[in-house]
Amino acid sequence: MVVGVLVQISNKSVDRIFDYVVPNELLKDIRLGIRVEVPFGRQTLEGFVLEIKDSSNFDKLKSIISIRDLDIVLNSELLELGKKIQQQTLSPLICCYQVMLPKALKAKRGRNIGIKFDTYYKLSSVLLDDYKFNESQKKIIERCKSNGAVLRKELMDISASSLKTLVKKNILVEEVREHYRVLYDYKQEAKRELTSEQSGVVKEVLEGEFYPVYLLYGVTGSGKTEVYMELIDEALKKGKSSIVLVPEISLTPQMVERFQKRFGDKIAALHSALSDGEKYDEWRRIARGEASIVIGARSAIFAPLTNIGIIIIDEEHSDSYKQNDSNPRYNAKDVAILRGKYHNCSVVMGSATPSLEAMARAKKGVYKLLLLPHRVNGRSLPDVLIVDMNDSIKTSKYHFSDTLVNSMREVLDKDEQVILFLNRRGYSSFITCKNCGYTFKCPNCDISLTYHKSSQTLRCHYCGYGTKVYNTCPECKEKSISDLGVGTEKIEEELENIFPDTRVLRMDYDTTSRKGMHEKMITAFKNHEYDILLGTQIVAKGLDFPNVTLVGVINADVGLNIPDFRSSENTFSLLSQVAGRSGRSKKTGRVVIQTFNPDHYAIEYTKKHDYLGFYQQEMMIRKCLKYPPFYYLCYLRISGVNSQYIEKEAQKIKRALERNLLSTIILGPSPCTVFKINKIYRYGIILKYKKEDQLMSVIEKISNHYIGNQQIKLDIDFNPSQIY
DNA sequence: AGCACGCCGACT
DNA sequence: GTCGGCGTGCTC
Repeated sequence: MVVGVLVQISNKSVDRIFDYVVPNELLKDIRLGIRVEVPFGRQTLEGFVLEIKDSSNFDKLKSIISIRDLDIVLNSELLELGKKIQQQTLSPLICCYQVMLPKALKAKRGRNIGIKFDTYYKLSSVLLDDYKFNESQKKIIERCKSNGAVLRKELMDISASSLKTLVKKNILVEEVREHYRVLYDYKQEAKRELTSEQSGVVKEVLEGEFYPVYLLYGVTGSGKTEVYMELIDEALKKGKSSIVLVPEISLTPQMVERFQKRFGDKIAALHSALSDGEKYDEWRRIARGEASIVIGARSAIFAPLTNIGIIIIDEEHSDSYKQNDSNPRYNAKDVAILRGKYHNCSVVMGSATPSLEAMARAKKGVYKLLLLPHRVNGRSLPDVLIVDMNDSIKTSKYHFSDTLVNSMREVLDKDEQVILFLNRRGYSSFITCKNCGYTFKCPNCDISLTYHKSSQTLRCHYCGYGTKVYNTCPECKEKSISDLGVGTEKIEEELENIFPDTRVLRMDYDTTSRKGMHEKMITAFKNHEYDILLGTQIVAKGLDFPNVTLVGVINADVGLNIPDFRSSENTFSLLSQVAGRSGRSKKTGRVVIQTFNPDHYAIEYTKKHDYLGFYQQEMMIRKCLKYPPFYYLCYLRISGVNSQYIEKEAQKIKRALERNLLSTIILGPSPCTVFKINKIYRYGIILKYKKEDQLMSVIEKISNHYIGNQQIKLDIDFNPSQIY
């Protein structure tokens, strides 16, 4: 027998199948989709078995060394899915498989993560009447009788020799089981009654004409999650499984808890907060069919479920569903549609501010549009007040306008709570010389260094380069270095001055990165141990605090200023999300947005809660500028150490594209936003196209041309979520 | 990705 | 004459 193996090296030059002989003693355990250990040149590697056949065209075959898995890790659906993702992304095939698996199961060099085992004891079928037992032996037997199987740890209080004797006499049998690190403790909760709007939507999906994709457009607080749960419940009743994707940032313990309360231990959660071992445990529960509802971020779309009945994608507009930093540069929404097709089930994507792409498809009838236009509590959306900061900046020494301060005072006096949102998207606090404008930049990466007040250092967000803060400007030698950027620390300081007796909770990456902190903080704020919650993106999503009646946005513009064609869309959607945090219970809410661009349409439509108005205006702009959803984009990034060589090759690539792609608009090559990262120079080429049959094959040809070339790296990103 | 093979500069 | 630079090519 011969097997075709794909080895774990993620390099195009070896990204193909290598054949190996299977020694007789391993024959019985060979399956498609398991990992095997193989000799490869002078090294030993792990790889996936992708083919099983009788013979090979290659005549100097080596043998497989060992088999790593007794159970299949990549089932036939996932094996096929990987090939499709390879075709769609032009990523190495091995990357497409590695991304599907928890770290513990990725093919790798070196040792595997040790799988933990637990020893259990249970009674054998030997008749007990024939024996006389001492006290501790009786205790052991009693416990085994009542529990079926007992963990060795739970018998620690009883003498070990009694245990041994019982095993020796064959009264107890030892059983070794794989250890599950994740233990759930939850209270089951009855489902909430659906509103007529919600049940209408559920009915449409279940009983209406079948659509592969539904777009659920529901305002903030309209109860989309209840709809999801109802659909999952229906799938469950039919004996089918479900996947729920949420953006990483909203995959909080509360979120998971909400599903656990409804569905108990049928839930498997794939947090980033889990350890590798815990993730592996969850994955195993799914693979064994012990958990049939998977909730997780992007990569949870690859959960090894069989018989999927529904796939939910919450916050559909979120760019976190696109992997853009490494291969495969896939979008979980596309993968969801592929899996939906395989399982013959629907994908339901929900959002309060759907992406333009999704809404455009819904309007064309490609997706079925579902609406939840009202909040569950019957309240209208909060009043939004726009404050022009152009006036305030001259008079106030703080980042707070009088309007915001007064609104806060009003709310705090009533003993209600405030959320303050600081936009930091594509932005960091940096240090500048007031005299000459000098900014500290990273010597490797060409971007401004970020100021970390607590450690008095400047750090590069890309490569981690760090340096101490100087008071003297290296350029003009004046002692006029100061921080101009606004960070949460700075705002917190100002709050202490403006509201001295108010309890402020700061939530950002620094304060929540420790495990469990995020949850603790949210509980503390909910319990009103604090009056003001100050934070970044983290406070924008999904949180539900009944006592919050004011949301303040300190700097709405930051997102507008970044050079990205989606900056308006992202700003509108973010501000709408933030605004939705206010007035979620009986009390009416209010939102104050501070901005230097009060007339910008993204801000104006946020004020009016007018998604469709924004959609129409933004669509017009996209059409004029030939951007998605009117055109598809593909971004090619050419990088290397030698900037002249890279630029020359980038020009060559452009010319090759121009020769072969006649209906594609080709922009560039131009230096990337961050031209230099870690001493590597980067150029980008942007392709805009509607229909271009040769696109894939032409790009693939160009990419193959550079295989083995150490001087140059070519990254390909279809439908990029950001261009940088 | 590794690792070997191979062909040109400054050293015992 | 040789040690070693890293360009090129191969791995079932």
